[in-house]
Formats: sequence, structure tokens, C-alpha cells
Amino acid sequence: MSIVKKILIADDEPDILEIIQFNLKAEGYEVFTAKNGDEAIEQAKKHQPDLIILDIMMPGKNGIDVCNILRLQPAFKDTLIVFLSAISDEGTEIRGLETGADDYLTKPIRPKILVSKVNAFFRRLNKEGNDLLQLGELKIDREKYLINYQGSDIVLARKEFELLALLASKPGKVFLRNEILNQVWGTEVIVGDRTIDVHIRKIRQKLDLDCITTVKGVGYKFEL
Amino acid sequence: MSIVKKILIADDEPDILEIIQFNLKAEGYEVFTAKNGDEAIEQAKKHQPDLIILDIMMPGKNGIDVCNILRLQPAFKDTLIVFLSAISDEGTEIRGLETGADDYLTKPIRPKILVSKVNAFFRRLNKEGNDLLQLGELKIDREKYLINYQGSDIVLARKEFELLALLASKPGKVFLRNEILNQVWGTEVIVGDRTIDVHIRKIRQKLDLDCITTVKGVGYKFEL
DNA sequence: CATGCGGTTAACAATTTGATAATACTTGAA
DNA sequence: TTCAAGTATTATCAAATTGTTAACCGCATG
Repeated sequence: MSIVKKILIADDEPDILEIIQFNLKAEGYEVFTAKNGDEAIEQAKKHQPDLIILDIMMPGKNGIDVCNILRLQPAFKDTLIVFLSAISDEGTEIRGLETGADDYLTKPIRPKILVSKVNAFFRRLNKEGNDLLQLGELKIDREKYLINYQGSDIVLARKEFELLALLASKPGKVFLRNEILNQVWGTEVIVGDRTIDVHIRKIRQKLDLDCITTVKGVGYKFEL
Repeated sequence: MSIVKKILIADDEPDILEIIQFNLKAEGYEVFTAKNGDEAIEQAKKHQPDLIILDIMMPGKNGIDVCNILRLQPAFKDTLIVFLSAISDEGTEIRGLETGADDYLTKPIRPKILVSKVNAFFRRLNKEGNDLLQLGELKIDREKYLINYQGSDIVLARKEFELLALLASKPGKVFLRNEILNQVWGTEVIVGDRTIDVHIRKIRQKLDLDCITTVKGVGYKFEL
């Protein structure tokens, strides 16, 4: 996921589109819009947004249809999808959530609440670990291949960086040596037993921070 | 996280408590209730719920206070917290979300929608893929290879961990020595008679908790 | 072509774990 | 009570696993 979160809004009412777009852009999000279901799918594929806000009532494919279609594709398996509708009909609302949407917002839209909810969504999502990882005083920027600890940059070699980024992507989780090999070295390459250890050691040395724990017989884990 | 999800509801109106409780129990959730903020905190600590629904307007500590207090504790860092209120005041709603709550529900409550939302929460939470066993004050996190009892972590060696995890996976069930050998050591390996005992002993020692019962001539079982 | 860097490996040290043996304890049946 | 079967405890040692260091190779760069 990029640092600037991308949001796609689909609604057939230009006013609504306008209002939401304005408010979300003001918060620093990158916003795309769609006037109907087909356009929504097209835009979603094009931009791979992090959050999709779908009006339920739209000409052609409605929001639920769009959600169903997108959820079938692996690329959108974990994308946040939120419905938006004036309908206060319980049945529809429930059908929406069961479809695999993550939440439901009702019109009339109160912009500040919407923005707060969106922020709350990303706060939760961020815990999962993305491109810019920030863990206490340690920042890991996957895009720039940069580690920053307590304000000063630390240079890691590629493998070292990838290894650290992997471990840090799920703090606390123990990565098995096999997992690490697959993720960092790939399945093709075969390397010796001590390779991982040596890289771990170099990371520990360069970071001068006790953040990688060995779980003997299992693997390694990252913890602040 | 236990298999049966635990939900704590805090509201000062008995009717609301009753309605929500009834609907959630019907869905198979384990539900606890609290009539005010202090009780909510107490219940939360006692039961370690997976989701906490907090009414904002309560006598004494209000919902936001409770949320703030709980979020300070590591044990509730990742617990889902949802606010509930009749207030349609935007300011309050936003303050709630910034506090670290995960969502906001407004009264009047429509039970079916509430249930759907709760289901959606857990669906999302499950994607995060924690294989985490929670039994009272004892947490067994397979992913982190970590045992946590009463808030403090306990480090077990691999075999010890696997043995405990096996026993705890079915509390109350008596595992025959053969079953244990097959599950933890595998069918290939052959080890002596006393090996299991020694590991059991180490677990008992490290946990300092009387949770593994010996069933003479049969095997061992785990119980809270 | 020398130099430096990243990545890997080998060799050995250090550490942890797991299995076993020896011994003591517990419990129930005779 | 006494004995036998089963379990608990402890110390010990071998095996498994990881840590450390230095050396090697290939490649890009000046």
C-alpha cells in the first residue's frame, strides 16, 4: 500500500461525489470517482485503491453487485469496501454487510464523521504493516529502501533490508526459517544454513538495537 | 482469540443491554454486560472480551473514559472497541473515533444491523490471521510462539510449547500418552517413557499454574 | 586492474534443547 | 502394611541449533 492512501468513491449523484471528494482530499487522501458501477470497477482495477466507498443505489450495476464482482478477484480480497446509502431499510443493509463489505454509512452524509471513520479504518489497517512502517523510533520506508532510527538514517544492504522489513511487517510474529527463505530469497534459490544468521547478525549490528529475537528451533521475530 | 467470541456490552439502560445481549447470544456469542464505566473496566479485565460495545452516556465514567483507560493497557491494545450513543452530535462522534475506537453505532439500535456489523467486525479481524487461543487469563499465541499468563509473557521451549498448545487445544480432554507422542513428536521418532513427564514438569514449573492434571494410567489433560 | 561492497559459505564457538538414567514419590490393590 | 505400577524430580550429557568471525567470489566502479 502506498503512503498516500487511495480512495475510490462511486455515486451517481455528482453533489455527493463532490462533497466527499473535497473533504477526503483535504485530509490528504488521493481520491478517484466513478459515476456508476461499471466505472467503479474500471477505476478500481486501474488505481487499486485502499478504500472503496460504494453507493448502493446506482444505475446499472449497483453497489452490492460491484462489491460482489470485486471480491471475487484476489486483488481486492483485502480492500476495504464501505457502502453508502440513503436506504434505511434493514434488509438491504444486512445484505450489504454479508456480501463482504466492511462497513455501512447512511446518508445524509456528515462529512466530518465520514472523514473520521475513514481515518479510523486506516488506523486499523495500518497495524497490518505496509510500505511506510513506523514502529516507535524506527521507520522503515520500503519505497525508498531506507531505515531511520531515532532520526538518523541507517544503511542496510538489500537482503538485510528485505529481511528486516519482512520481520517488522508483523511485529511479534515468529517467521520460520522457511518462510524467511521463501519471502526474501525466493523458492528457487538454495542457500546454506548459516546465511540467515549472518544477515540477522549484520542487522543487529548495524541497528545497534535489540529488536530481533531468536526463537530457537522455530525462527526469528521482530519486536520493538 | 477463543473460538467463541466474547463481547462485553456496557450501557446504563437495562432494556438496551437486554436487547443486545439477546440478539448476540442468539448468534452464538458469549456476552457479558456492565451497567457503568467502572463495571465495564472490571468485566473487561476479567473476561478479556474480543469486542467491547460502550455506551458513551453513562453515569460515572463514560464510554470515552473507559476506552481511554483500556487502550492504555497492552492487553486491550488490539481489542475492538465500538461506541454506542444516542448523541448525533458530530463533535462527540469524532472525539470518540480519535480516542482509538474502531467504530461508532447510533441509537436507536436496530438489532439485526448490529448483529451484522458485529459479524463483519469479526470477519475482518479473522483475516488478520491470529491463531490465538485464549483461555481465561492464559493466552497461547501460536503465531508469536508466546504464552501469556495474567499479562506477563512466559517463554517455553519448542516441545514444551507444542505440548501445551496440544493439551490446551481441547481443554478437559484427556490426551493419551500415545496421542501426545504422535502429535508432538511424530510417528517416526521413538522416545523413552519419561520424556513426556519431564516436559510436563517443565511446563508446570514455568507456568506456575495448576492447569495440567495427571490422569493416572491414562494421560494428561488441560484445565483452566 | 585494483578496490569495495554485497552476498554466501565454511569453520568453529557458544548456547539451548531434549532425552535419558537414576532416584524418589504416590496411589491403589492385595 | 506392603508391593507394584505409574508418575515426579533432578542432574547430566549428547544433539540440535544458532552466533561469530573470517574468508571467498562476483560484480560494479573508478
